[in-house]
Amino acid sequence: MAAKKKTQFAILGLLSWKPMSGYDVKKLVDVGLSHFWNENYGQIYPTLDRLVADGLATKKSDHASGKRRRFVYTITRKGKKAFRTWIEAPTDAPIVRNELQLKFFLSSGLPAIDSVRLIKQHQGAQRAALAEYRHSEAVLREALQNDAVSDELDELMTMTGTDSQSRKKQLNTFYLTLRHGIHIIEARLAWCEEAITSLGADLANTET
Amino acid sequence: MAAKKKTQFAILGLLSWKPMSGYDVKKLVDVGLSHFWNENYGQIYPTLDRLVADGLATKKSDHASGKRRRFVYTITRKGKKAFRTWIEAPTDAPIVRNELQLKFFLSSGLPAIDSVRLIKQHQGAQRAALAEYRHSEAVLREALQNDAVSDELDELMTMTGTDSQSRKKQLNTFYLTLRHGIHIIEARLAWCEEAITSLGADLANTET
DNA sequence: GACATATATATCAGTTTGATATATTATTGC
DNA sequence: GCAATAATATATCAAACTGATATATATGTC
Repeated sequence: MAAKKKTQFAILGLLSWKPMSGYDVKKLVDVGLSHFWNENYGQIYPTLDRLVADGLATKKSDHASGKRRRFVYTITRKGKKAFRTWIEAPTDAPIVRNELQLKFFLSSGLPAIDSVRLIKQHQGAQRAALAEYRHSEAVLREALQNDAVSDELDELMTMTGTDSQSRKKQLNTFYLTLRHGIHIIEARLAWCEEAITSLGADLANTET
Repeated sequence: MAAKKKTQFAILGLLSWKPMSGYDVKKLVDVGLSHFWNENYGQIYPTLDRLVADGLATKKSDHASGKRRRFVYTITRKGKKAFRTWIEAPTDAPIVRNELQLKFFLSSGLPAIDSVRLIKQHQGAQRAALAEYRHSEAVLREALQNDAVSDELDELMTMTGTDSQSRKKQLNTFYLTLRHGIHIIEARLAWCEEAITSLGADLANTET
């Protein structure tokens, strides 16, 4: 059998917030889900059309004056049901493809100094990512405390189509999702420190 | 362009330890790399043959008495060079597909109690995984301290074909790789606690 | 008015997935 | 001793997914 068709449910979940185009789907995934999920156009457009074929969504041409034509997809009752069924079904374990770990594991035959260089590059990238996440975290935390969203957040909330009633709840979901990303990046950084220390001891041993 | 052909390098890296069959590759990936990498036969066998076609490995039929025929692949000098080139090339950021996070993020419209159930299931699975990792960690730590490997570890070391000289180094690599897995699982569990607490407060609020 | 950027859809070769089919040897239970 | 089961081993495939590119319209800016 082939891969698991999760794209379908990711899109259905986004459509359950608000009718949107394939372009909107891509943008939302990129800004909100990127550290634990990703989708690409090659998958999004065919999947949207299949959703329509399966009666899980409807397609409507939207040609607002002065704007270019776009196709807006709306979730159907059947689509909402399919989405809920997926939510309640058993959840697959996270799937990871971590090239740094692969390289590290396979390069045990190379000098420790090479492994350290490898890890330090990764460490730099993860630190940069953490800085970005920390910024978003601060923005979200402020919004949650003051009950008022900044401009950059307002754009996101507009995209999700959340009404003011459930907005706080959604903000908290965003916040917790981000917290997950931060936990993971911190774990990677903690490992980098540990590995560098361990390999450093090796280095010192072989030098003496 | 298409996906990135990392399978090639994963296999090349394993062949750099020891000549082996496609079946051996699969087994090694499953036992040693499964928490940050995976490969499947549909990918392994065609890739092995392409490695041969590209001059990065050689194929040899091995038919030991009483055993069934197998094809053993040996890395060439060109293959080793290709492997090193990949090690030194920039490393892609980790790619993750975490269905639990996807569900959590998309289900902010559902009652908090549903989200909590979702997370608790995940928590159970992660706790079970952690227990296994802790066991392997103890085995490896003991081997590193006593400089003597247990039976279950000896089998793994035989598979990797490591000579006694570089064995300790390889053991330490295994250990550090496992530590990475532990850090990640602990991060996931820490997030579960945090999320459940946060949603629990929500629950208490809506109930009063 | 040229250039860059954002919006928006569409396509596709090549890679990856998850499973299944097939065959041989080893082990275990009865 | 023999039937069922597990382990070893290769091979195959439809369907899903990737990463990029092509195309076109609208907006901002220098």
